[in-house]
This record gives sequence, C-alpha cells and structure tokens, in this order.
Amino acid sequence: MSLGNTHVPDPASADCRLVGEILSRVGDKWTVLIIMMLGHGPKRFNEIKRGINGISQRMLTLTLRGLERDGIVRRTVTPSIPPRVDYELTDLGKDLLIPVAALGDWAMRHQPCIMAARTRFDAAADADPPQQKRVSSG
Amino acid sequence: MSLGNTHVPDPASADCRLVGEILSRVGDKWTVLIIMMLGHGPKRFNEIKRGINGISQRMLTLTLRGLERDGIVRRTVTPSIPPRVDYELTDLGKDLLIPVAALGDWAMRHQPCIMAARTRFDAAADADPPQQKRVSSG
DNA sequence: CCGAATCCGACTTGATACTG
DNA sequence: CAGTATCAAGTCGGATTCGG
Repeated sequence: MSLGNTHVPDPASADCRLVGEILSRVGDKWTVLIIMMLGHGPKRFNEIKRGINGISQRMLTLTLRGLERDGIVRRTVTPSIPPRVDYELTDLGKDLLIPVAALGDWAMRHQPCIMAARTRFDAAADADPPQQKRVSSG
Repeated sequence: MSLGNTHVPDPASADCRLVGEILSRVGDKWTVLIIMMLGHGPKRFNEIKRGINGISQRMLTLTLRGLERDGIVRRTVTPSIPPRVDYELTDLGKDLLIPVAALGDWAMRHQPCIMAARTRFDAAADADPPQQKRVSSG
C-alpha cells in the first residue's frame, strides 16, 4: 500500500498519525463521557453505566478496558461478595481532562453556532443542487 | 431513555451528548489532520490529498463536506478550466484550532507515556489471565 | 483537476444469555 | 454486581468508475 512511493514527502503525516490515534480515542462516542464522569471521583461499573445510561455493558467494558490500557483510568478490584470494581482517573487521565474539558467547553459554546451552520448548509444544499438531486423538480 | 429517573442527577449527560457529537467530528480519523493542514492557509483539494496521502478521495470529500456543513471550513469554487476549488478555515475553524492544537499537543507529549502504558497492560494481561484465556495450556 | 455514485469488505456496535 | 461470548446489523472505509 505505501509501496510505490520512493520519497515520503510528508513527515508530518507520520507524527500526526500518532496524534490521530490518541484523538480517535478521545473522539470515541463514550470515552469523553466516561472521563468527565470519572472526573468527579472514582465510580463503580454500574454507576457509570447508569450515569450514561445510553451505553451497553459491552461498550462500557470495551471503552473502560481501552482507557485502562492507555493508562487513562485505573481499575481497582475489591474481592468481596458481591464483587466490587471501582474505576478512577489516573494522573494521566486527570491531565487529559484539561484539554478535553477545553475542547468540551468549545463545543458547548459553539454548539448553537454549528447547529445554525448545519441548518444553513442544509437549506443551501436544497436550494443549490449541483446536479440532478431532485428527481421531480423538472 | 432519560425516563425512569425522577431526579436526573446528571444533566451533564444530556448536554454532553451534544459535546460528544462535536467530539466525534474532532475524533474523526482525518478531520484533525485536515484542520491542521488548513491552519497554514487555504489549500486545494489535491493539495490536501497529497499532504495527507493516506486518505482516499471519498474520505477527503466526505470529511470536507462535513466540515463545511458544520461551518468549520469554507469552500471556494473558481469556475475555471480546469476547475479550481480552495478550502480554508472559517473563523470558527480557526477558533477550533486552539483547543484542538492543545489536545494535539497533549497527545504528542504523552504519546510515549501511553505507548508504555499499553506495553505494560499487554504484558500484565498476558501474565494475569482472569479466566481461561489459554485453551491449550493444559 | 474536482467530485459524485456505486459496489463490496471490514470494523464497530448493540441486544441477549451465561458465568462467578 | 461485574464481565464475557455470540450473533446479526449498521456504519465506515476503500477501490473503482463516470461526469463536469
């Protein structure tokens, strides 16, 4: 796939690829919600699940494991009956909370702006069809 | 979904849902790369494509359209032959560049840390299998 | 040179049932 | 309560092909 190019003219692509990797985790549908929820302190599995409520056990487990793997969250098992597992942010996770919160703040502040842009774009797309988009407009 | 809870202890879930929407766009594999590339000034279609080089026409077009729809980038068509289309960040896009750059900076700084955490996790998972993971260990 | 539409494969996601 | 395994569907993504 990458063969055929003998010169690699874009080293930025190589470095930014790693950034994109991390960003993909952040951009995950549930990751940020979990991180934000854990920002208030350690929580149990079902506690997180109830807090987000739209997530399935599978997705929660998967995301949590990925986060744990990346050193963002810490999993603490209490061998009791019933078993108890707490999740909390590591120092890395708490640090991540800063730029993520900044981005979240941006998103929240510009959310209506983006909504308006979408509406505008949608209206323009409907009024300015580059080709035959409307099969019955004549 | 939110029915069943009479007290709604976490309105953040409802609001953060919107944030997650935006974050999904940011977390898109190509979005950030494009935004960063456009941060250096307006560029043509194939110019972006060559810069990223791992992206297909479809993905570039799709991402660009999504960004345009959200009011992040601006598409300028020059009706010449051959046709020329330039893409540039809007004010919103330039503003987005700030938190995104912060996150990118975080990712770049902690990338080795995350890599190490993954290695650690992987090693631990291999040494500490919670159940029968190895079907042929006897 | 820009871009849209199509076909098809791969990964991701989700509901369920089972285990400890 | 916490977590896993399985099955089916949806979406994403890439290569190709055609039009302006």
